[in-house]
Amino acid sequence: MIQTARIALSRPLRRLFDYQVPVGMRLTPGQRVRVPFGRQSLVGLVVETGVEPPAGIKLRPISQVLEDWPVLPPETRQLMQWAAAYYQHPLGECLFMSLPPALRRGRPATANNDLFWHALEEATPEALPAQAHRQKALLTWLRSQPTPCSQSTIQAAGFTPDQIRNLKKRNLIEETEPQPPLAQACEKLPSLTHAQERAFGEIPRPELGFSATLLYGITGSGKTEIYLHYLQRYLKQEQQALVLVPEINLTPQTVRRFNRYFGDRICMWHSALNDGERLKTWLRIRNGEPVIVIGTRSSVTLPFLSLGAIIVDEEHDTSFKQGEGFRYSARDLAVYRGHLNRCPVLLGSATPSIESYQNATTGKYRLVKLEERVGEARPPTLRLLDIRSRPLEGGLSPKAIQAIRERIERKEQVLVFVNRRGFAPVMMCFDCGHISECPRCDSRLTYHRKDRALRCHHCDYQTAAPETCPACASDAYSPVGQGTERTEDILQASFPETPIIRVDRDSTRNRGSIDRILQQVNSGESCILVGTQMLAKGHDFPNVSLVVVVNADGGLFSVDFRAPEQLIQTLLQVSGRAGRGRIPGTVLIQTCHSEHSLLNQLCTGNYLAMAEHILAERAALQLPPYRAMALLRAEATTMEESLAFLDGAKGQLTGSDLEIWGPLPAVIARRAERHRAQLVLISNQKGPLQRQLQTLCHHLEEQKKPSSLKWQIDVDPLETG
DNA sequence: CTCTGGAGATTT
DNA sequence: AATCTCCAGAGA
Repeated sequence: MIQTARIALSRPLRRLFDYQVPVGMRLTPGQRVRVPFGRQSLVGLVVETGVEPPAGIKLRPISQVLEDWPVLPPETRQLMQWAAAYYQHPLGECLFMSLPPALRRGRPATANNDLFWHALEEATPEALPAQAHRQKALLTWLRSQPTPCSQSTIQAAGFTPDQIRNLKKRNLIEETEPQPPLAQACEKLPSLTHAQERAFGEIPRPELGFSATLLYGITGSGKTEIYLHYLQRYLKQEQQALVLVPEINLTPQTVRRFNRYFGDRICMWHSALNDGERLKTWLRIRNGEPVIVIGTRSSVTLPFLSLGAIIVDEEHDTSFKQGEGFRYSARDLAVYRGHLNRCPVLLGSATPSIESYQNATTGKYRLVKLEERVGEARPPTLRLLDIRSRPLEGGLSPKAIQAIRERIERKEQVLVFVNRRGFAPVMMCFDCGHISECPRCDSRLTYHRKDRALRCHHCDYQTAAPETCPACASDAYSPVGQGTERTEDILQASFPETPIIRVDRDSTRNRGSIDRILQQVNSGESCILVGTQMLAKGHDFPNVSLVVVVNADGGLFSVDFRAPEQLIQTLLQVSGRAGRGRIPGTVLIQTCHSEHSLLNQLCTGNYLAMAEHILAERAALQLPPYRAMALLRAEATTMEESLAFLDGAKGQLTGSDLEIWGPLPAVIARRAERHRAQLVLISNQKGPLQRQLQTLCHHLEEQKKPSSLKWQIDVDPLETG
């Protein structure tokens, strides 16, 4: 009787492969092995051992065990197995996604321990040749340090490995034993306000095991202090914790804040880490070091051994859902992870997602409310400014300009929210009506003034902006509409003495630029911030007393059923930037639909009332979260191919429970020369839908289709366009 | 006749 | 995904 093992491989195949286990090899699930695969040799992960060998296939033997312990701990494995089934993604790819790149490639699961260096007693900088400035500087610096320094610390101080090597060659420095990190003195947390203390008391304690709590705390109510206190009061010495944050919130400021109270227990996990840093951090967590990880989406898959708590900050943020490939929701996986690791999960937001709010109303989550701002800060006042037939100056109404002027004269700060980057969202000819369009997509080209370029925001197309109309050669060809660059211009012209700070994807492209901007704003100097969504997220600007929303109408009449939810979330989040300090905040929302009920409700500032309203609408229309939704997307070189494929898929679906919309072309039907369409599937319950999707996937994989056609399934989609 | 590229099958 | 095989069509 031969021993067998079922192995997952990092390949987009919805299946596992069985291998023969050589005599004497001991295997457990989660272990890494090397296996022959066709003509190649691949890293595999053991999923199961002792499986029934399939008939008629000669099993090849496993060639090597990469380590005799399972790199993936059971909870991470279970999480990924559950996610693979729920999101219809190949298990092999899911499991490998939870490994750092070095381990995927088969590198050993050991970290290069940092070398520690110290200067020799007799070594003086004078001993070095005159031209070796940097080596001299390094030696002087090293001598001034109280303890030996690690290679990474030295490099962080601006020296290169080469300079270290050279000093070593000259026998001026030497390696020493690794130094235990200095026990950092952790500051004592500022105490909670009465309101915070009361909310804090309602959150279940970790010793009760799994629980899920929605912390609804209005902007400026101090949710972060609650997280900090929760971790400090309840996290045991030996336990780990996970704090999930949206990508944009993982700034040095956030980390510094946690660092103050938890010292070197804090570590970061995000896309900017290099492979070495990833491996090192991953192994620290896998070894059970009692770290508190502050991380983005993917950190929910890290190999924690002893989780004491999971916190999801800004839980409504759409960046927790991966928008391509393995389309998982880190927030939903976090809740399941809490269940697996038997620890509490705390979801915090000032504008909870409709899904989480519903879970809170049905009792699946506990609801804890925090409806007071900290200190003297009061919630801002929201007002609608109807801009129909008003003369606008660069998109801003005279009333808005006047309001800005008042704040600037009082040396306060103003935030202007524009939802499009670039100078203007389109160029138009005033003679023939020609509009700048992307040749590869069904979209318009945005005018960027800095480099006089027309760019498509949906593909990488760009071209020099023509001086005259490409259709009729008229010179009445000009930018139309508002983008951040134009608003910045107009404001600079109106307020020549005031610094205007633009914050969008273009102005924050360089690493660390967001941090510099935040520092400038927090210096308190009077200024005007102009920016996109980016400004709405989590930042604390104590001196902003006025927020102007240039145009709120984009989301009012969208085809996407989530648009109203997302509109009020964004507007309330930007509004929340006003009046966080002593100065009361005002928010002016420019709109052409000042009678619209959603906008009027918004001015009451009562998010939960609006959430109730949206929930009632969703119930009436039987949309999520009342029913389960999934999307089958297809793209090909022609729309006919995409639609035909989806029609075929629709024909394979059965069951009275399933409602099917489409197939329909996507809202942007052509993108980068690909023609996209989708089929919307809605079912009363998640379980039956998951089973339907599984058989559908199976069929779709088997069937033959045009070579250009690509398809994917999106479970719990956020965008139905 | 050889060379090349695209489609399709195969991987345990 | 990465290979490999097969076969049509181009070019000499």
